Amino acid sequence: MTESRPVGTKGMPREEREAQLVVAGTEEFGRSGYAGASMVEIARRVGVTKPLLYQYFGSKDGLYLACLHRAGGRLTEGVATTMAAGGEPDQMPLKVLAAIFTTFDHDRYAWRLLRDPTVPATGDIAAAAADYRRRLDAFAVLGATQLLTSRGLADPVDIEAVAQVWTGVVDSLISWWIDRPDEDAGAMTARCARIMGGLFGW
Amino acid sequence: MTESRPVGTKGMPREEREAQLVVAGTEEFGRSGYAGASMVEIARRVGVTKPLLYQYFGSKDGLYLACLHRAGGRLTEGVATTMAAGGEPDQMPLKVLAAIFTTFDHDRYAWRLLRDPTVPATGDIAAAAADYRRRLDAFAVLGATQLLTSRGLADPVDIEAVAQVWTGVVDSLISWWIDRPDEDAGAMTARCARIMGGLFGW
DNA sequence: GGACGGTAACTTACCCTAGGGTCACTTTAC
DNA sequence: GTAAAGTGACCCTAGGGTAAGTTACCGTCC
Repeated sequence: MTESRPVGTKGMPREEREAQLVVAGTEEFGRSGYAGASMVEIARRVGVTKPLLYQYFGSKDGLYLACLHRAGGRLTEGVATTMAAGGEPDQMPLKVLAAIFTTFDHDRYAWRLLRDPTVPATGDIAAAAADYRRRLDAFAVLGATQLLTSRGLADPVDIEAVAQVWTGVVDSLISWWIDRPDEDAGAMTARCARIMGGLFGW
Repeated sequence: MTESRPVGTKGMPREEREAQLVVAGTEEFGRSGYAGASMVEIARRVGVTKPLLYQYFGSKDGLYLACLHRAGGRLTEGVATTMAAGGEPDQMPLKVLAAIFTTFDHDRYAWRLLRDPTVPATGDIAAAAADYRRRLDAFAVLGATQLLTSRGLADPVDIEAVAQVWTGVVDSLISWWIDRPDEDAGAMTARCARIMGGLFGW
């Protein structure tokens, strides 16, 4: 570290502890949803108590937002980079999947935070999640447009539907992956390549 | 009715009220998840109060189970009928979709009850939902097996993955449909047929 | 080098509300 | 007048959130 140690006293520096809590929170929120997750359980996972969690993040919403921003930021960044590189329309899905699998190999629940149906319908969380979804959807719509127009389909409502189904496909692939911790990002990508090649000739 | 009117007094016969409550419960549970849904809100939707709901269903779990059994029963029955009819492997997905859209045109949230991540991980609900999922997965695996083997893919793990992705596709189609109440079952089926034809040549 | 503040890290013990669940009671159609 | 349909008012717990104090590491002053 180039920075002189900020200070520090007991236990572990705040920054490090916050990172642990965000990881634990992401897993709990991803597994049980915002409504189902318990703050004391998240603290317990890390080996601290609830008040520390509140001191650092202020509220359940604050913690969720921290988890959401980390997940959403990494996700949109990874997808943007991949999409910017360009390529054949029917190669993009696999490239995006590969990027997602690589980015989230050790953080598989993160994806779910953007699509958690149990967050309160109004408020900061819903707004932030909707914003990340909107950005991802824009990429999905772009990819779907390229793919469908290359096949002679131009109905914009069809395109929206395909874009949304695509995000659902990612969702279920990640759920499947969560249940198979031994499958790493490379194996997952290879599997998807094999299946898409066989099923669609892509 | 062949039965003489059971009796009946004030308001509405129990059977009818229960049906209303199951419909309202399905929508609330589907929208907010088990953890996020509120019993008083479900009662309010129907225009009665919470104690009546408890008198009829005993508990939140009891109501959820009633909703789940109705949804799961109709779903497995519809899919079983469609699958039993047989056909070309690459025609089955569309046939199954058509059956699901027709069955749940006026009950679009029902599907979500089988895959609600906020139900407690152990207990009657989780067991019942897992059982319905298992039955549906069996159909999905059957369809995926036929489809993949017809393409020269035989890896059983690939088949499982495809089967799970398929359920995810249904999930996201239904989510998309929920947001577009004006699209009826026929239009939805036609859209899926057009897209699958264009994208995959099916 | 050891006493001593100072401060961040952390905890115990508590409050408070939302919401699941219940009891005793009232209404109304037969 | 009986019994099902329905309600107002309540209890209780889980869990979000907080106040006040305690612990341990650091620098520093003699």
